[in-house]
Amino acid sequence: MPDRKPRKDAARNRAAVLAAADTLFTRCDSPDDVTMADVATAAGVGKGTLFRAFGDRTGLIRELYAARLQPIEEAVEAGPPPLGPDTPPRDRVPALLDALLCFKLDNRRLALALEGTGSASPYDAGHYARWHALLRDMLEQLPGLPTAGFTAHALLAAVRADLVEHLAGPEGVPRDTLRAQLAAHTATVLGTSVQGDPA
Amino acid sequence: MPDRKPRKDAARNRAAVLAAADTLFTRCDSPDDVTMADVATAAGVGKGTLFRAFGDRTGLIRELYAARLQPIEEAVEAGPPPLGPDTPPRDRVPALLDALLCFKLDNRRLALALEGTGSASPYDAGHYARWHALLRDMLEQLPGLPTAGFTAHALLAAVRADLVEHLAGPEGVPRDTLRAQLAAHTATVLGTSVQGDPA
DNA sequence: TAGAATGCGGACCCTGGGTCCGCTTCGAAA
DNA sequence: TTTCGAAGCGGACCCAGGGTCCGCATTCTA
Repeated sequence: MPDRKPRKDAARNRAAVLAAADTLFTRCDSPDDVTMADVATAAGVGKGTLFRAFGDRTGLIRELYAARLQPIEEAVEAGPPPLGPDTPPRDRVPALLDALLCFKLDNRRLALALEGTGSASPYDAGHYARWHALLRDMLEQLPGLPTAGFTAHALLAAVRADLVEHLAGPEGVPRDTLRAQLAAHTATVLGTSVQGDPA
Repeated sequence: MPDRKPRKDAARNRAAVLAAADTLFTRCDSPDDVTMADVATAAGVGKGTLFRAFGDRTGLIRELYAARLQPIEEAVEAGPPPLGPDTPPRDRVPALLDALLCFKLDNRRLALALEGTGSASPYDAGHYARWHALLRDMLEQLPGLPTAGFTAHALLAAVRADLVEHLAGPEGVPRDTLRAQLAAHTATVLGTSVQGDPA
């Protein structure tokens, strides 16, 4: 067991930084006008502390993102239908995508910060691999879907933060419209669509 | 007619910069280890010249991208089938997506540079709007596809530069496999798929 | 309560995009 | 061909922001 328990002040500072950063990212217009110095100041902490705790900017953002994502991950892992594991893929796939869409809508700036953070591609983040694997496995259980792996990527691409931002922001598409459109698209891909219904 | 013809040296320098930048972006590992200073040096030109000619980094990249994209745009606008306008949507949609995929494969670094360039979202670039409008119009002519606008976004998202990079690079998916998978996915979305065929 | 280990913080460094301005080059008119 | 204003040049310079460093403070352990 390598790492020992952290000092009390370290834990407190870590929490303070997380809280401050969360607020700043929520309130800002664009994720990159919240600087590391801003976060440090808002948390009442020095830059050194901040970097010691999170390594670099990406590390901080990942941590925030992971914290926000946790409820969904739990719901998927062990929650009730339609997200939980006891759901047939035909229902669970759309539920998962809808959940991800809502997540991006509720955490626009943060998701944008993570996915657009300079050079680090969103595909390197651990959670992407997890969502993709889960989705692929579900798709494989569905009949008539070749290339489940690619399809999973394609579906996830449809809920990427900057696309969502583009639609929900400038284009002004309302939340429920967007959800309906995604649902329709998902249904089309899964072959479960009925006929022209959503907005 | 506002702008007059540029001076000869200006034109020459502009071309030199374009050429140098093109080479650098092609040769580099990651688009953001080619700096503006690098480009200037490689072109045998001062930074001032470079910024005068292109405004900023994004401007330069856009220009490069546009130049590379031109053949495809022409082929789509007035070329022979299956890309040209005299093609039924059922065939033209897959052709367009395939062309875009190949383009990203052939211009990985450049596309990456454009789509991931700091804060500017790829959805603000003019060509995105054009592709989207074209694709939407074609999809609308197809039966049984509600929400053509969203579907168009989703299909374009499936050929985004960083996804393509992720698949073609680290994952090592070969070019033709990727094309086949995209074709299969497109067919699924269009409702023209036959049954499990590609790799 | 002493000592060591851990953590703190903000001055500092460095990279890279973007600006500025005195000098050069161009090209149109004389 | 000479001339002269304008257009363009280039690299020194500026600045923001991410990341580091190290002397000092705090916390844990014996």
